[in-house]
Amino acid sequence: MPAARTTRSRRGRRQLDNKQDAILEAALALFVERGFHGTAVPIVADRAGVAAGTIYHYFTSKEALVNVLFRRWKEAIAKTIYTAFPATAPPREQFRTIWEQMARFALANPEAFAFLELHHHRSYLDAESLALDGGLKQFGVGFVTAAQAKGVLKAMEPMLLMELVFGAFNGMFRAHIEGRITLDDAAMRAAEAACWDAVVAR
Amino acid sequence: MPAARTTRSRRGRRQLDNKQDAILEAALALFVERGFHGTAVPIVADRAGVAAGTIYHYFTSKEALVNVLFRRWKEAIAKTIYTAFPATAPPREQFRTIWEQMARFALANPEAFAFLELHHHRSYLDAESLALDGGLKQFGVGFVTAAQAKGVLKAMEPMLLMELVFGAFNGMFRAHIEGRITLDDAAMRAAEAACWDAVVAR
Amino acid sequence: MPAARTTRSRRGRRQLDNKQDAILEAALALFVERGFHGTAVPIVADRAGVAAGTIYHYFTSKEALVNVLFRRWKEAIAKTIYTAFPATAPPREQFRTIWEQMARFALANPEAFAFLELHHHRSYLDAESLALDGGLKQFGVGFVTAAQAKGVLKAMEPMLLMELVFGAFNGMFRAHIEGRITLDDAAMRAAEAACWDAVVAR
Amino acid sequence: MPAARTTRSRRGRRQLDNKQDAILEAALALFVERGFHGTAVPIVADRAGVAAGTIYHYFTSKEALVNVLFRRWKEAIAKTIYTAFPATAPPREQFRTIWEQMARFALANPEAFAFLELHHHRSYLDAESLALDGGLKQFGVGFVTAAQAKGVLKAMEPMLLMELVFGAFNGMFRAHIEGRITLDDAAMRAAEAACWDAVVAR
DNA sequence: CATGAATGAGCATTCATTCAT
DNA sequence: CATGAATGAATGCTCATTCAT
Repeated sequence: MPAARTTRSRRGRRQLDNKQDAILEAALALFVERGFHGTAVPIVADRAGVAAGTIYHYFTSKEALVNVLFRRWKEAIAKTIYTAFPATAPPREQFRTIWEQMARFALANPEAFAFLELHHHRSYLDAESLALDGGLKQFGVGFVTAAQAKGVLKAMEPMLLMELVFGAFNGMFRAHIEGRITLDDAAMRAAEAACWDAVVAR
Repeated sequence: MPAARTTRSRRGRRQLDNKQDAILEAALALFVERGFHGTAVPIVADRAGVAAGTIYHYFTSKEALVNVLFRRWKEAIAKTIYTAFPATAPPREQFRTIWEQMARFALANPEAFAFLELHHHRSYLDAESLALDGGLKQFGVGFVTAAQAKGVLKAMEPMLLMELVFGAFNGMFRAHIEGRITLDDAAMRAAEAACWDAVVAR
Repeated sequence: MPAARTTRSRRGRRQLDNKQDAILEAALALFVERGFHGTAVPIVADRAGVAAGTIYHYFTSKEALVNVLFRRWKEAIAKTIYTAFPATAPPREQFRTIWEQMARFALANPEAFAFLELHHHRSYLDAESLALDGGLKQFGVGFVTAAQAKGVLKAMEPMLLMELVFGAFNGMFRAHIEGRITLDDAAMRAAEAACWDAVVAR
Repeated sequence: MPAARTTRSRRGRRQLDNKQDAILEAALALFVERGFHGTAVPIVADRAGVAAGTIYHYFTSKEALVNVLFRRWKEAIAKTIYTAFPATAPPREQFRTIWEQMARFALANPEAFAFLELHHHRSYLDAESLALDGGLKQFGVGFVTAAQAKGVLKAMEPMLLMELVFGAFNGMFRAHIEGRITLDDAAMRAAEAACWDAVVAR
């Protein structure tokens, strides 16, 4: 997870990184609340406790800022999932692991998850950022395809199967942060089981 | 579905309504593409083929416009589902009907569906609009609760179960409009069946 | 000379054109005083008696504004000279006519002349504007070349001869607007005679 | 000519002076290219190879910098002309000498000459700098007046005569640096002769 | 001396909204 | 009704200048 990347080479350096992180944190919260276009740069600066001009020391533009933000967190969630993935375990356990890692990440970084998955980024993300997104989906498709080959999952278009599960997770999480449901362990396990039922071959 | 609501009282009236509809159509397309805050009123006017000032004859503000838009379409999808709901049929058929109606609506009005379900509206929708949203969710929860009472659906928090299915549908539809999958009849039926598996008690 | 180009098709139109002209006039005065980069758009708006945003109804950018300004006046001075040029008269009279027309123009529109000739435009004029400049110089070179062919003018590089005279005129005019000399008729005639002596073959 | 004024008291000193000179050189080039207001201090620092803050060790402000620059070069050209002036020679030779010194200076330091003579400084030069300018003009007027007293030059307003010649020189030089003419020895001599013809009594 | 991160006022420009026509 | 010119506050961004290191 992208925590404050403090370089300790000098005392001055630490402050620099803290400022960059403060900007990223403020931007994340505001973009989730009001969207990219609805968030003015001076307000980000205010919330970050820096001057407006300072943002342009760290990011060449508002667009560059949102792209850095997106990449940092997309890489973080990807790393979380890739690292924990039990490559040799049976599909049932692999599925559960992916679900649990996503849940862990989303609960630990609700704003980041909401920003990454619940927003429409098309109008300001650059090609590199959008490519990152595709990489994670490919991983999901890869898992589905392998499990289908073993006859464990339903024989459907793998991308569709993956999107159904991912969509269900997003729906659940959105309901959670909007206060319509409470995501305790039991609920999370039940939701995971339901989603497994959706994809498993019967 | 909100087609051109032409009033025929006078010749002039008809044009007025057409203009209002042109504005709503243009706004819908642009809000989906670039978001509410990312869309300038004069650009909406341009796309609608009217003068910027004309928009303020029909809507008191940009916010009023987006709220009217939201309500029109939210009411339309609600009506579609309520009307077609087979109140006395078994849950399996009720579920399938809801799914099919949503699919029919989403495929017929992809921009409207994307606008309603795939965007973050919190920062500009008023209380009345947000309440409408809740109404539809209540309907879904009502269906789930009734089917659970018959022992047909899993005994989970009904709101959670509903959000999982609705999230899966959204994920599927988003993948469709973003070109990652093709939603033909077979795919749609398979997706519906998978989601039923997710919710049915075993 | 670019006076207020009022269109009289409707009463409203006239005001529109006056506003554009007010902006151009204000910009001219300020660009002469403080240069292009030293002049803020809101100050132009202030001096023109319009809102800052209004400038962008008439000009797509500050650069577009300065280019329109340059072209209008460059065309005006060119027209003044071309129109009055006595094509069949002897070189001596042609020379005097050009000089007098420039003097008349410069005294009638001192700010415009100062803007056109006494400023460094390279960093903000576009290709079309720069081309206009070249056209007028070509005319001067044409005159010199023809007069040289008759043996009336010194047999020097025509462009150089032209630039000497034009530079002398500029020096004289700059001294005038900076208050170092007084340009009455006698002074103007004496200066013209001196410049003729500079170019005439002896 | 203001070459690097290195003080050799200590090793450190020399670097300091080099830095000041580097800043002045960079500023000169940039002011000529884009004007004073069009040139940002950090860009001057960049081109000089120093940090932005360093400029403020040597100059109290951007305005101070441009005034130092102006004075250095104005003094340099004045010294060039004063020193070489043959006080007891006939006016014809004096005139040629002034012309040749200016040409030598302008060709050796084209950016400096362009900066001094081809720019509008009114909005940022202080009184002292502007006074320097007047001094050189006084020298020119003095030469003209003396030569007129001998009956060698035309009996015109001396300042006007001087401005014509100086303007012609500027026009020639500007055409040279803008690539419209080539200033070889022959051209320079021809231009000088033409200007003498302009001022000499006939 | 020298740095360059930081500042915040100021800049060019946009945009929701108004209103005379 | 409809227009679109006009507004001016607000936006994204720049830049002269300062100051802790």
